[in-house]
Amino acid sequence: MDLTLQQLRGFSAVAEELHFGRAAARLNLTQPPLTRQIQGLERSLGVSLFDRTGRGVRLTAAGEVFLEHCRRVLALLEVAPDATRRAADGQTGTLRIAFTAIGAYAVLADFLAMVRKRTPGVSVELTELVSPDQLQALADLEIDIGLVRPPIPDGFESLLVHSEDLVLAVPADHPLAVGSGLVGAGPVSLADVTDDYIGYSPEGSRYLHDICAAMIGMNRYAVSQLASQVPTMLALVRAGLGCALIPRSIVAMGVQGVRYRELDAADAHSVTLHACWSPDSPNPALQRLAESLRQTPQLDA
Amino acid sequence: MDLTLQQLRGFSAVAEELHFGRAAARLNLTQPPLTRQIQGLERSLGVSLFDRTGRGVRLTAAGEVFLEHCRRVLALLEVAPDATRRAADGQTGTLRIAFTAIGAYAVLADFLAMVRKRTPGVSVELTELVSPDQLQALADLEIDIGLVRPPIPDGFESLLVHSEDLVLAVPADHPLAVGSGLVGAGPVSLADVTDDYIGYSPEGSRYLHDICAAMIGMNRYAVSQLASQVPTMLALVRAGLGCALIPRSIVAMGVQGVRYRELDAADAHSVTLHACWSPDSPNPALQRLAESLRQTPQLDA
DNA sequence: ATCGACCGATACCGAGGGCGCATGGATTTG
DNA sequence: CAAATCCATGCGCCCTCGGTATCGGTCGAT
Repeated sequence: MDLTLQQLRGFSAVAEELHFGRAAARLNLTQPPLTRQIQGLERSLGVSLFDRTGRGVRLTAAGEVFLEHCRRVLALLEVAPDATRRAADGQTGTLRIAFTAIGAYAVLADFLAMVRKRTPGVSVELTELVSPDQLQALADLEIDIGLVRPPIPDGFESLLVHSEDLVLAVPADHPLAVGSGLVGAGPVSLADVTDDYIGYSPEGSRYLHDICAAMIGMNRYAVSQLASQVPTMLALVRAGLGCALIPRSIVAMGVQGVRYRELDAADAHSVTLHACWSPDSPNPALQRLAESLRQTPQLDA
Repeated sequence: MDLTLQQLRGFSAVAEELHFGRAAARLNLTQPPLTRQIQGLERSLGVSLFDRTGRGVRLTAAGEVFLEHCRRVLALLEVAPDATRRAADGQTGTLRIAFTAIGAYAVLADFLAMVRKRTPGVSVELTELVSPDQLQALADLEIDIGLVRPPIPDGFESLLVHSEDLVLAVPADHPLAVGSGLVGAGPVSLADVTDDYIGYSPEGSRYLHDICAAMIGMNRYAVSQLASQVPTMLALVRAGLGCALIPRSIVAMGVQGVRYRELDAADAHSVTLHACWSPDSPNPALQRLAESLRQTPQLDA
């Protein structure tokens, strides 16, 4: 025979009232079943919990100890349902968010602030992954939200998080590296660029690869090197292996030995970053955030 | 409808096995009632704890949270019976021990060491009380053990803890204060003492009062002052109001301005200190100690 | 000392709940 | 497409638990 919650509640009531009748009334019960509960409890434990002194009862030392345990158990049981319901509502829990190295510089801080504001009480776990890996992880339910570049495959919901144009990165000793500041004087036309380009890898960064290829023309693109990580590309630019088209937010990295120029309006092209998630994720915290975003998709809301 | 321990155990088993059949087998149950337990639990909480994916089950986020609470509750419930039984056996608990100011100097440390050795795991609370108050507190169940001087009233068990003889305390400038050290050269006879005596109060220290009165003779005793606390008596001796008969262990207090002399074998008298307790105390820790003392009453055993 | 009030323990009975057995429905596998 | 696997459901039985009535003991008042 093992313990029952009814026994614990009954014992706790009797221990507090020191009176079977009043305790029974508090439990919406009559006295006899309560007596039997306590008797059964004492039989299970092999211990007397009360001294029956004819007139009222008194806790034994063992009863005092058991009462302590009782209170702890009942207190835990008191909060467990609410905690569970909050978890089911997404009011508590964890959001696993992945981001790209590029995205981290421009938008991660603002995005996390928005998440905290919309889902307070939810904690965040961060992972850095390239876009294709993020989509795979989303499908495998290993992450909840990815900060990815297009295209967004079917079956995912997404939100435009950031849009910026591309700028031309050139070595600091390049003829186009003129003007004050990191971004030099005035826009340049791509037609004026005679150097090789550092291209994006069509596997790791298909989106930027395709856009740049379209902007420059396949014949002149990627003749020098292919890289998928922006820091790598900047290192190649700095080494004089060519120039590159880089999202503007990367300028803030302040990499030594690299200067930038804006592009003509005719050549300018913007690239976007999207928060992406699976609409049928089992994570209630994600569901809650998604619902909030569906109602007010503004990032600063 | 509220939670049941069976539901918690059932949920915990299913959450660990992720399989109703195996979980049911582990619980010595068939699968249908287990399914109903989980259903009832989910209905009580208003929350889905498992995703039934046709092939096996998976915990929801709410299920993860509830499982944490479950484990804590079940772990508490696991240890509660043992802890309670240990308390009932007196292997844990508290002994409330009272002592007199006099007794504290000579024997309290050794006595507490003996208690710790015989009842490890039991904590001790200390109170200083004069002997009559100790006996009252014992009767009122406010303390468990008193370190008192005789007589021990009927209805109490006791153990001789300490025995020592009385020495004569005289002012430092007294004719009898000769010899090196706190206790001067050789024994003296009470017949050689012509001074007044500081006497013990017959209310606060009846035992010492009676013994001293018998030693000296009522006519010469207590003509100067009455005191019940030994430190007070030593202060009076130092002030030159008389001499006093003091338990030898008090010499170790090293009170300034007081010297001591041993008494003739004919006059010597020993006083005792006893640990005293009520044999029908409800404190199992005391019962355990008492049983241990009944078997081996030696203090150093 | 005796009666009455109070309190916990016990006996008995009836209703509800939980278990097992048998089976259904859904999904996956060969 | 058939078999296997797994969870859900319907049903009948038994056990358990709660309520009523009563007993036994202690304490307090007269």
